[in-house]
Amino acid sequence: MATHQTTIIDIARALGISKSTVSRALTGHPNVNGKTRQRILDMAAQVDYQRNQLAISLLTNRTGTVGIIVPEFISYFFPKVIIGAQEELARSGYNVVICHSNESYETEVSNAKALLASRVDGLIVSHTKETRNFDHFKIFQRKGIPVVFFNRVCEDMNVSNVTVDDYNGAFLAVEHLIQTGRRRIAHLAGPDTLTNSRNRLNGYRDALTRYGIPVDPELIISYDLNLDKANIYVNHLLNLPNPPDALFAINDPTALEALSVAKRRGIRVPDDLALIGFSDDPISAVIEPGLTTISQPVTELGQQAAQVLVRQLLTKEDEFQPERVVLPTNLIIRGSTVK
Amino acid sequence: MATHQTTIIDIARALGISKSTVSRALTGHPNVNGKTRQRILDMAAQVDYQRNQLAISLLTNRTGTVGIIVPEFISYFFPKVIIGAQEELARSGYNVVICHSNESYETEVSNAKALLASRVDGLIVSHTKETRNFDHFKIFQRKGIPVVFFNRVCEDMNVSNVTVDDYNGAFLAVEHLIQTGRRRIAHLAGPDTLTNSRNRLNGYRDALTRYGIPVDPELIISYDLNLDKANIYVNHLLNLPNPPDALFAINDPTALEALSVAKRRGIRVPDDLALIGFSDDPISAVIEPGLTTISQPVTELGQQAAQVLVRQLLTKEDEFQPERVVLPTNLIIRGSTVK
DNA sequence: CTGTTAGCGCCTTCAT
DNA sequence: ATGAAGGCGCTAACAG
Repeated sequence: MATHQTTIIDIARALGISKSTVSRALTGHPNVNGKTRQRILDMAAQVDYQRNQLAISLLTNRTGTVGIIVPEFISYFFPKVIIGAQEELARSGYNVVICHSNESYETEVSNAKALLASRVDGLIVSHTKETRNFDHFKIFQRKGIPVVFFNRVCEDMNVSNVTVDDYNGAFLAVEHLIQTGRRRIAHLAGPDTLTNSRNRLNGYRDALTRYGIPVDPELIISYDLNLDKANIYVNHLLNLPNPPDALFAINDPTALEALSVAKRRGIRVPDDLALIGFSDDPISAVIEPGLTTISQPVTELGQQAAQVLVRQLLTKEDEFQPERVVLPTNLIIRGSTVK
Repeated sequence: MATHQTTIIDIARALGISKSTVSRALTGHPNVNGKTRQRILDMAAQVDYQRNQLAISLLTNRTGTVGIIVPEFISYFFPKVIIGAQEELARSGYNVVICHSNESYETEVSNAKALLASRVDGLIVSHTKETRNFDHFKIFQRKGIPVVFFNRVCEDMNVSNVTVDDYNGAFLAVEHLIQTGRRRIAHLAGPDTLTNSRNRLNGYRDALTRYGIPVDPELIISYDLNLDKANIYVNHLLNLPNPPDALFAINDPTALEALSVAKRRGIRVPDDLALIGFSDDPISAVIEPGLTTISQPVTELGQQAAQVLVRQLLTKEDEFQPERVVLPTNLIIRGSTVK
């Protein structure tokens, strides 16, 4: 169904002038006779002329497009980050191409290749939980295309990244549990491929240690974030001879799953089991009891990632200094930890 | 920070051969000597060669890219549609560029122009609630670029569209309310710029009429879907001298807002007021009481839109016949209508 | 103020 | 099996 689209040559021919003049009129170049310009603009409007961005990009070696790769966008988190980034990028005149890797390493690689082929000017990424090899992102670096990681970052690449303070968030969460009287605090952690999982785990450990509570490896379970399996691990914890009196989950969906298991087993929350999540999912505010959680400035995460990228886009390659932005996290107390 | 990217000319020069041969080797053309081909492929891998899609698209007048414009993507609905569409389009070798208009007519127009400039091969759209003028989409049609509307469609354009059966969904919802004993059934409707709002309103009216219940205009309120205002309308309805005993809301977020108002006012749901929504938002399943609602096959909506578009992409322009796909809706009964 | 020319990176005839 | 040449649509010198 491909058809010929009107070009500046068509307009030039129709008006009996050269395509240079048409180009100048259309781009607002001053050196064009007023009347000629008007004739050209009228004709362009009449035939629905739209500049061919492909040709311009090919010529200028700039697409004005930034790629964003996220592992998923069903949960409210990534869409909100994207919106923040997009607003900010639009302000600087950039378009956005969104790819979702669906938590698949292979898809992520193919996304990266496609963005490279379409010549994006920069890249914003949160990688999949399967990603251990970052070669597909290193190509961008080698070609001088700025890359900014957010949320899940790559520590052995010399690139900018924007995160929230996962360590402190986890620390606050566990501290809160301790201060409300819990002593056997379990942690249902994420995979150790993810920086944020590791940081949250460290925050959990340090909070316990800080308050003189021994870290019991039996109470720490790492899992792959496949929600179907969360209930297995929760049940396992609750079946221990000496079960936990509190659970800090890697994220809200996991905590909500735990809440549902507890309800099914007739375990009272927060009396018998206190629950705390991470991310402040919209559901956490409406469920009964409300889920205590750690909130993070989601939209700002996207904005900051975009700002860091734009700054880098304006920097000469030899002056590049990677930036590390860390945004604060907050404890939101609800009914799953206190009455 | 723009740098030179490796081209086939660089490879050709390095190997002392012509760029034609390099091009042939890279595209898998048979007429290339086996050894030469291998040398070329090795060199390409070594220098991270990535084909320049811009140049190819310019040459072939095909980008292999489809644009999707949605009014928002915070709610679970549009992301899920996009995922469905993307999977299906990927299967046919198309990439996707996602734009969100943020329910703003102006942004939508500018999105459409940008997609036109970047020469997408096709367009999938759900328009904003402000959109009354569809000229920016008609340009695509005139240029022979297929457009498929979904969810919110444009009735006076001769294009394909994919929707769910809003009319029947609304009918089922109201019928359910009637069959559970309600007689004063209010409808908090959406703006009449949206086809789905209008269809749901018609389903509501017809169900009442069908069961011999007079349609009371006092019980029908159209609003702009700005959730902050929903509670005003709900309160207004509940303050009527003869208040409703049931409310059918245009969508789940609106119904959930109504539920929260009812709770605040001490009105018992479902005893004093039955509530029913539309769309089966994830929150509706977890809230207390659960929200009765109309579910729709969201991912399939995206898949179908993509399939219709791909078919059209393969059709000659003079053989084009617009398709109208309507997917079924289902009543999901929860605690907000029955004990 | 306007036209001519070159070239961005690639594929595709047309020769050889 | 390979090379040379043309052109996709556009902008940017360079002439006039």
